[in-house]
Amino acid sequence: RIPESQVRYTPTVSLSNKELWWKFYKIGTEMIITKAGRRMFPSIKIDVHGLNPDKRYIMAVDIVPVDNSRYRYVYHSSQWMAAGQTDAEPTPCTYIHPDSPSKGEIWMRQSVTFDKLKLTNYEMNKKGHIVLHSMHKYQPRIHILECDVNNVHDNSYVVPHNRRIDEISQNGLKTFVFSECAFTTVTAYQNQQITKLKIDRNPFAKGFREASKQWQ
Amino acid sequence: RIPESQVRYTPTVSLSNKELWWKFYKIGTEMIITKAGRRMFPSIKIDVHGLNPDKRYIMAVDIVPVDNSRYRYVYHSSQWMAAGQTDAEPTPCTYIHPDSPSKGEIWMRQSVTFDKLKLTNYEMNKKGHIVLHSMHKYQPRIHILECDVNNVHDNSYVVPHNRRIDEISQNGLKTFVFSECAFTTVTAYQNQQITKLKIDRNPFAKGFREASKQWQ
DNA sequence: ATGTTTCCACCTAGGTGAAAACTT
DNA sequence: AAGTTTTCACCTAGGTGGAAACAT
Repeated sequence: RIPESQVRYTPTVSLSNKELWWKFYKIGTEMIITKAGRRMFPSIKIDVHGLNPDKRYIMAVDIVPVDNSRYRYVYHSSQWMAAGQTDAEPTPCTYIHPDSPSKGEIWMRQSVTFDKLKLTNYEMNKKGHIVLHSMHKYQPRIHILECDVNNVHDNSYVVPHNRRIDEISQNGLKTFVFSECAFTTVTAYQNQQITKLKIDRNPFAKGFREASKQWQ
Repeated sequence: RIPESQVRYTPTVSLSNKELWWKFYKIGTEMIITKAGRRMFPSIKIDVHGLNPDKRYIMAVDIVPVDNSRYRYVYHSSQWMAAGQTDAEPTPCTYIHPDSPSKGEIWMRQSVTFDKLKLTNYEMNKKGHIVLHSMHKYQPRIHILECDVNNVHDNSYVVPHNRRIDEISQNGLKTFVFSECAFTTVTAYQNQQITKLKIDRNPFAKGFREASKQWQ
């Protein structure tokens, strides 16, 4: 057995619902944003390995702009096209997984789901939702932050909500990006194939029962 | 300002929904226990003061037999009567509040509700429900357990579920008992006044809307 | 007889897309 | 014309007491 001090832990992350994300990505994923806040579908669900079972970690997700463009959906070609520079300033917010901080053992025991994360276009929102701008392309990122002993006794949430997590610290921080999770924000769906896929796969969307019958 | 080492913290607990409990207690509180597990109504809701804001605590509830009697409900006198010695052995279990462990600051910020606690008569239950025997009188107890630094890095749940919390440690443990929370276990309500009060006050019980109209 | 289990209609609570109303 | 907000019927998920079936 290797002495504890010589063990090297290398966190790795895989996307549990990768296939589902990919189905959406091929069409061009759209996420509805509302004033009240709307969940993402699919939600980000990951399998984590390589953590120190006894060490405490914070899991977080933030969502960054892919570029400086504004987008519009062109119906006759069924695709999203860049349509000029954006004048919207990025509003960096980080969603901390509510189980944070927890020990590596806990995070690795089963998939970690960020299904409580909500998107909004309401700039003044006070509910911890992630503020985005409509008609823009975004890329979610997953962050694993080591919680050292000092932090444990300080504050449960080490990272302020209103700053990008990667601006805080590079020590003990690992970031993972899955490009199939990129999406365009909308206030109403543009591509009807996206609407259909959402209805087929999201249990909360009406029509689920009828659609699911076909699979059985 | 008094030096940290000289500050004495004395935890105190008051029952937030004392009036509601008292209404039930006057009639003779009954709690339904089922195989699947049933919530208590009212649930235990407390306000906590006098904790060290920076220290971590575990909040727990256990439910102990009031006596060795079996009870039966006498309809013509509308009251519970002792009916011989019980042959049921007590099955000590402790419900740990899911936010445990948290810092004193968190516990004191707002009322602490044990509404996820469930009662069962199913001895083999694996879901962390509290196992009780039907037709017996019980007394809930609230425990506040200090979490020292060693425990924080050990296990989130310091106290095993299958042992009484007061058998573990008397150091840094305070126990609070509110006699108005005592109740009799049943598998079906005996006293119709209890049924009525439950329907009137529990939003999940049918008839709530009709009853509540009268208050407006 | 008396107590327990199962099933169910009726609730709360909250996540969906569609359509209508609204804004610019 | 294009995008946003509001409202709502329709879902999931799960907490109630009641009635009937079951057990002892």
